[in-house]
Amino acid sequence: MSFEKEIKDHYLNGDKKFLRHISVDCVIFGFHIGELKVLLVRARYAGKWALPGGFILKDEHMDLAAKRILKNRTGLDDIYLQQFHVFSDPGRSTKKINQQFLKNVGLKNDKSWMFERFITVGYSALVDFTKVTPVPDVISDACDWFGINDVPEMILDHSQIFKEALQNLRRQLNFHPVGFNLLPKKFTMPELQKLYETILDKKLDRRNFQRKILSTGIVTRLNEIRKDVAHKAPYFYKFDIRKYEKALKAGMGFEL
Amino acid sequence: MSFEKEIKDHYLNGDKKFLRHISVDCVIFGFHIGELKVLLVRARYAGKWALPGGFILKDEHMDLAAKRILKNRTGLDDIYLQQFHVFSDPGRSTKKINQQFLKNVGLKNDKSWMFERFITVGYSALVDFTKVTPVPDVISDACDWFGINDVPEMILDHSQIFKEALQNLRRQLNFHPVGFNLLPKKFTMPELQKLYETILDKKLDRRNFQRKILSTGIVTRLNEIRKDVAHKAPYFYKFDIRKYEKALKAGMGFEL
DNA sequence: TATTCAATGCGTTATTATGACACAATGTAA
DNA sequence: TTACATTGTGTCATAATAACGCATTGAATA
Repeated sequence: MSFEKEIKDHYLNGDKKFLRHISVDCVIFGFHIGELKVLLVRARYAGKWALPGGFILKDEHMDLAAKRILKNRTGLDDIYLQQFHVFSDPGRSTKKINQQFLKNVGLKNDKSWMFERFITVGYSALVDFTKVTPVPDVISDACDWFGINDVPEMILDHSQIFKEALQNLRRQLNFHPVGFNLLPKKFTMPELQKLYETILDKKLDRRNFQRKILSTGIVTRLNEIRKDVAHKAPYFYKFDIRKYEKALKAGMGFEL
Repeated sequence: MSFEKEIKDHYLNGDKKFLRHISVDCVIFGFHIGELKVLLVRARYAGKWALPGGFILKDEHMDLAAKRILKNRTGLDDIYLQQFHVFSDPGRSTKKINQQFLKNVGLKNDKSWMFERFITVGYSALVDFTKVTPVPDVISDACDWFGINDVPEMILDHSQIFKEALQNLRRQLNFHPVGFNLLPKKFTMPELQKLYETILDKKLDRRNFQRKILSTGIVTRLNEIRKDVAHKAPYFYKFDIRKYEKALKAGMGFEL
């Protein structure tokens, strides 16, 4: 099917495949060279950037829909992914944004299911930046990373969704070691610290940080040091998922 | 409109008023005589208990829908209310459960929007038990409190929704003083402790508890003691919402 | 080749938070 | 009057945290 046909079909008949009124939007975080980034797509119809999103198949679990979208954008399969908030402002509709675009594609009908109000579920994903190959979706002409302090204007309420995802990530970091999902399998202590500092947006004491992380027991030091670095070479560590799960059960965070 | 007509109309034409495929279910917590309780309704069509729920008007914010449902069930207006999770199992449908009921009401059409798959957003509410007058909704013949260790069998996945709400409440209790929403304006320290013990399901040390609560500064002692009690009379306290919000901003819970 | 220097590994100390427990005060009931 | 359950207040040992020192490493520089 040609691009135009595909689009047209989506607008006219998409509601036979997908649930109406409900969408999923993903805030995909990555970490690269000391910077926290988010993956965005540029929506053709708006010429603006947006969170990668999609719809839920009529017989599909929402979590799977999110997973599918992520797989398509990043190529990654086994991803840390969770819903964090539902956005349901009655004004959520791309009708106005869409119309010029549809004319361009040769579609005049403005009674598409796509123009109706949408409630969207925000999903937050943490991925290993180095393993991602950004791929735009059908209605986008670009897919790229942006530093979290450098996100462009976005369609609809996507800026707010992103903001909430970031807040959510910060909250979680204190109690769940979610940060590890953002790093490669092997990482150094300074890298891990930089990640924490970036997410929390504050400086941490190097020595206290190391002590705290090690005391949780969720990282194991490898008999290997980073070679290609100037100055003293740091050790590699790996995330010990079994100890992590044990710690989770015992209840990380403090108890009254 | 008669009851039968009202029901029939809801099944046949409800989708003109409400969004399809999306519902809201509320887990309403109350606290009474040292016991944590949840408010349930008994669905006529199933003869089983269920969480109070409802649908979202075509032009209504989801939070308002939840608020509306709560107002209708409890009579309360200003309520601590928040979404906690979306449940989207593709099998979520009351079709089978509904059918006998509809025959009874004289409705044969089984192509109702009500039979389609529903994604539901779970809302958690904390209310002052003493101020609630439970009111059943149209399709329910009862509305009552149940101890959280004593909930009956429920329709669909409502047991799971309830379970997640309880877990969520426990998690939150450590970092946000949500518990205060479950108590009357004036309360004693032993009452507050009992509430915490009930929610967390464990004993706490009386003296350490008091110290910790007071150290947060979110409660103020009143110059008043409980009179109608045997043995030593405890002081009354009140929740200081301004100090609470200040504490929240400063970030309750621990920082890395 | 020796020196500099940024970054890392490892450690110390003061302060604060927490958990476990003691004892006096209150007011009803025996 | 006494016993008793319950509350208010305090102490102490221990653990967790924050702040900081110093030696080590190894490429870059003199």
